[in-house]
Amino acid sequence: MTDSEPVLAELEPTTGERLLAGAAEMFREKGYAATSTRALAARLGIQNASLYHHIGGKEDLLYRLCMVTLDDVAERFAQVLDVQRDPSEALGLLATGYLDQALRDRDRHATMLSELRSLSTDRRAEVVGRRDENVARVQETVIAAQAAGQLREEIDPKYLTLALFNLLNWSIFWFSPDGDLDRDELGRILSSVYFDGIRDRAQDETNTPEGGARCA
Amino acid sequence: MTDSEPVLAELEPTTGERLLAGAAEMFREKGYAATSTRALAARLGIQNASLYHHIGGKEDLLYRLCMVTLDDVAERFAQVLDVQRDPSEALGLLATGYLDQALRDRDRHATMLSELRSLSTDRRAEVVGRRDENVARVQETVIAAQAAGQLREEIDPKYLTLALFNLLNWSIFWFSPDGDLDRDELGRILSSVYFDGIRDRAQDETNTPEGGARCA
DNA sequence: GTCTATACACAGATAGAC
DNA sequence: GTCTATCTGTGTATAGAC
Repeated sequence: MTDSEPVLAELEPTTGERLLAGAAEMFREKGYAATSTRALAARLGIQNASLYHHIGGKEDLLYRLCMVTLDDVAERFAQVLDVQRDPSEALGLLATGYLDQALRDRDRHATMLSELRSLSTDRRAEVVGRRDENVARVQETVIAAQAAGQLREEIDPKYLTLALFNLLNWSIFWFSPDGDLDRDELGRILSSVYFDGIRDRAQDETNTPEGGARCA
Repeated sequence: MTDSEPVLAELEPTTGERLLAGAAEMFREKGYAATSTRALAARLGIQNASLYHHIGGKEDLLYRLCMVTLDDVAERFAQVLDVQRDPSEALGLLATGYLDQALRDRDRHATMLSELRSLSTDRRAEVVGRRDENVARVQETVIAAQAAGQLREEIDPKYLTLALFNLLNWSIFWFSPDGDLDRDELGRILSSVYFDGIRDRAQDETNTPEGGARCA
């Protein structure tokens, strides 16, 4: 056993891991097609040819990136849904959990969302299938919350789900950790807009028996 | 005067116009970097070299595409804002107008939104500046609506505005005119979610004096 | 306004030494 | 696991005839 194979702790990322992280960063900045394998290799301090010891081809990087990213989301969703909860509470946790993870790993998530089209047909279908599984978990929760009388039923759950991903996904492209808003605050704002809308209902406070609690 | 220069009607698009439309379509499908000038020329039925009679370089296409798209939005916004209106009504019209236009011209809008990074620094700054002007029109309207007591004031207008563009922009990437939802229906759904949220408030109908009208 | 021919840079990928 | 050297295809763009 040598110290290049730590057993209990990964003290340093392997070249394979650094490669994937570097690819995510460059793919996000310049796009997949505009990122050359030479530039990617240079970023790791190795030669272009050395990359091919770790990957079969450039496309492998994009494919792996997409898959691990979607797996992470699936795992996060499972953690929320493994516990018996009120459906609308579960929906809120799915939303904030997804956003939290996506904003922590913006490079990978943005790449997954915008560079899918560069994958081969087969791999793209596989990735889209896995993404749709995650979306399905959310949609099932929306449906449960509608059945529980918690969400408006006159809108097709499919579109309530799409509206949520609209709200969350586009944030990944403009959010900056250096901005005046942190991940949690953005999650609270978007959840609040999603569930309650932006209309001011303050005037109802004086009219409803409970002091407007249901409308707030 | 020859019939190749119609005065009152453009019977056929010029090669320059076909070029811009073809570029938008291909940039959207494959991305700017992955679209070769040869493929673009082939799409118009001409040789690669012939393109350079119409443009100075490939990047010109992306730049022009972005600018005309943002100009169209600016014009649409101006039409809404030139009329004196209730601020929240104006906001609704800005939202549905923007979405309508973006979904009619998905190729150009999607390209503008996702391929900005491929522009040179100077041109990118110019495009971003023009985009920000459009966003500013919306944010001003949000602020006016807050001041009029129509929108929740505890959320920074900046984020109310971003939430709206989240909701609208991501739709451009998944909307299909062949789907079971048309542009207007999507506009109504997203506006409804944006203004009123997805929470069911039906139970208040039996409690509020006005029959729940304010909460519906 | 479109063509043929071509220049030249750079892409992804491989062979084989160390 | 990384290197040097290299193959081959394709990219954007230009020159100059028609």
